[in-house]
Amino acid sequence: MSVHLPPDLAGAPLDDTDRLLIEHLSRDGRASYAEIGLLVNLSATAVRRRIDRLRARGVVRGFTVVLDPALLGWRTEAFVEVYCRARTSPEELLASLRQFPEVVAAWTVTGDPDALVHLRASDTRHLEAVIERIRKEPGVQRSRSSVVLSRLIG
Amino acid sequence: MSVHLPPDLAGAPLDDTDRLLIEHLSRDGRASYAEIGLLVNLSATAVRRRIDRLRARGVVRGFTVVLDPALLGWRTEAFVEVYCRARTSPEELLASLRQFPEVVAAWTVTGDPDALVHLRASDTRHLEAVIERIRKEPGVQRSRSSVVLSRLIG
DNA sequence: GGTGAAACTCTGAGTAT
DNA sequence: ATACTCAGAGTTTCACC
Repeated sequence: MSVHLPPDLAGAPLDDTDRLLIEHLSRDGRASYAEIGLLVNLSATAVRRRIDRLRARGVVRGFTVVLDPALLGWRTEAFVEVYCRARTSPEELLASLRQFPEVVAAWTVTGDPDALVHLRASDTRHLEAVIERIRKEPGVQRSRSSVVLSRLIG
Repeated sequence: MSVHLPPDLAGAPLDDTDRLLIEHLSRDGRASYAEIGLLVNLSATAVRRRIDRLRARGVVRGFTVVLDPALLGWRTEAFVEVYCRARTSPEELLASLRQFPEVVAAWTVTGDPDALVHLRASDTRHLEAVIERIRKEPGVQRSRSSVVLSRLIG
C-alpha cells in the first residue's frame, strides 16, 4: 500500500524527499530514522529534522498502531445517516455523538441527511442499542442505517 | 482520545495489560517499549514480547503515521453510494475501485446502494472527474454522492 | 516475565554549505 | 535554510535465568 499524493500543494510544498519519507512512515510508523535515511539518502538526524518540521506544520499529526477491529471484538459495523432538527448546530451534534465510544467517525455532509456516522459495535444487538440511543438524542430527528457487509478498501 | 474496548472477546482474551498497552500505542505509535513498560509495570522486554504476540495474532496489524489530508492538498472529500448491476460481484467492484488512488475506503453495505465509497480529491473539479470515472466503470449502474462539509469525529 | 550486555538509535551541540 | 558529524544518553535485541 502507498500514499498517493496530489499534484501540488498551494502554500507549502513538500519536496520528493518528504513524500518518500511520509510514504515509508505510512508503511512502517516505527521505522528508525536511520532506516528511512538509507532510503532517502539522508542522515538519521536530517530525517529527524524533516519529520519534526512536518509535525510542526501539522502535516504529520502523530503516529499510531493499526488494529484489527474484528479481532478486538468489534464485529459489527454500520453507517448511520442522521437527520437533524432545524435548530441543531454541528456543535450540538458533535456533543451528542462524542458520548458514544462506538462512534468511530462522523462527518457533516451535503444532501438529504445532515451527517454520516460510522459506528462499530460488538454485535447486531449492541449496534441496535447504540442506534436507538443516537435516535433519542435531542438534536436528532431521524436516522437511516446501513450495516457494513464487508470492507473492500481502507 | 482513547481506545474503547468491548466487554470481551470470544476466542482469545486480551488482559488489562494488553488493553493499556494498545491504548498507549494508539496515542503514541512510536512510544518506546521502556516508556510503555513504565506505564504498565513491565520491563521493556516483556512489553516487546506482548506486542510481538499481538502482532502474530493479527490484533496489531502494524504502525503508521497519522497525516492531515487537507495539509497534503486533499481538500475535498465525498461519500459515494454505488449501485451495481445485477451481475456485479464484490470482487469486480473491488477491482474497479482499486484503480482509483482517490478511493480512501469502501464497504459493501445493506440497504438500497450496494457499496459506500469514501473519496478524497484535491478540489471539487478533481472530485467531479473521479466520480465521473467511477460511474463509467462497467460494474457500476449508478451512484449518488454526498460531499463532506466537515469532519466531526475520526 | 526478568536481567544484563552488545548493538543500535536518538538527541543535541557544534559546524559546514 | 538545510544537512553533516560526533558523542553521551537511551533503546532495542538477544541469549540465558
